[in-house]
Amino acid sequence: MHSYLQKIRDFITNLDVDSSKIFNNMSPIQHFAKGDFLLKQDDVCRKSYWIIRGIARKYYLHDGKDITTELYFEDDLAVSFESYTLQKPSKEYIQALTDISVAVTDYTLFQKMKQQFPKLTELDLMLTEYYAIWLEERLFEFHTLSASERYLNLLEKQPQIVQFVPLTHIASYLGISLETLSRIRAKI
Amino acid sequence: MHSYLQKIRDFITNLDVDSSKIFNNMSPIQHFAKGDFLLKQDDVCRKSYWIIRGIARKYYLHDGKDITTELYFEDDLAVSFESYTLQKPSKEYIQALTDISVAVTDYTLFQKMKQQFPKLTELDLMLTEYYAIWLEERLFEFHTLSASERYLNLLEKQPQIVQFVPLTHIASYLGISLETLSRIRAKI
DNA sequence: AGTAAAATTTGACCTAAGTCAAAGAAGTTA
DNA sequence: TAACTTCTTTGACTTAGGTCAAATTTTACT
Repeated sequence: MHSYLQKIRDFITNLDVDSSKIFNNMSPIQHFAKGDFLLKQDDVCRKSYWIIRGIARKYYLHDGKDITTELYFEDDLAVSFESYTLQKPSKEYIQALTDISVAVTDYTLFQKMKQQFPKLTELDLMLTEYYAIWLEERLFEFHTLSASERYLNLLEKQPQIVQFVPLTHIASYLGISLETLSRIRAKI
Repeated sequence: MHSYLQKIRDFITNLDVDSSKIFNNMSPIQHFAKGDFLLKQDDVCRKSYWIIRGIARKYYLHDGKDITTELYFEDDLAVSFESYTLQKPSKEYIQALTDISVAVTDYTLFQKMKQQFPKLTELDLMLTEYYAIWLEERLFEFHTLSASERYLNLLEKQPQIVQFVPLTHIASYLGISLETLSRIRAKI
């Protein structure tokens, strides 16, 4: 889940004292090694992970292929959205691509805290809104851009992905075969 | 925005008296004739439209082609999400495909009401969550299904679309050319 | 009913991107 | 530094789905 960072920071900064205190104590830091799974398919996603350092990805398996649905960098919120929201088994895996540090928020605890501190519900709404807008953008790209346009667009918007993530994952993230992506890169 | 209807109905049914009263008085009914625009590109989407009767669609223009992004039936919530949420000019049009009746909720009024009745923020969150889940599903379909699989999937999940909406719109909604869609249908 | 307009189908051809297979590069580990 | 493993590139070939153009069919309007 990608954040419109500044607006979210502002919102958090402006929380009342109580909400703010709660918010800061709710999410202990945890570390994962490269390759570790934060979530596996069929498990219920009971935590959200705010990436503090390192890279992770979310993906699912379809006909033996693995398809990357999201790439996480610093300040992104890693979560299998449907599983987390409906507390049902996840279709997706979340895996650390490097050693990572994350702030972990428990679903149930957050639900309770939202009841006590309504400002947190507003924060939740805000995060969800930005995620939906990001999804709309992804759909727009699939509808209107060719394979190489999608790659160029990614290169422009999130050069860090191209710099640090293996091409296989970038290819499936863009809905392109690895070979085609390689050829696209060769031409630039 | 498609609703997981029952959960939303339940939620509204269980609102406290004050929230419920507000909710019911907030959205006057309005009528549009076939072909009318509920929203045009570049206008800010200041209203959300709960479809009471009839059919509408949301679309944008790209390189002269029109691409349908959503089809609305009874109980769907028609809104250009990014424009509504950020109150910025819309990339999309919303148009009545038949004569329609809608319950119209004003953005600014709803924002105010949410401050007074926090339950409404929870409702807003719930609607946004379901919209995000629906968007994830759409992305999944584009990633994993072929053109004819997408059509068959639509036929199964939302037969009313195929029954009542012109094929041109269905084609662009599925990311298929009109001709290819016609051939897919011929083969079934 | 008769005509225009819109929607859908069909045909011929084209092309972006996929698949399969093999060769090179680049990292990792002993 | 050799030997794996993983990642990326290149080549040869295939194919799903696009485009353009011309029928049909259906719908809407006088």
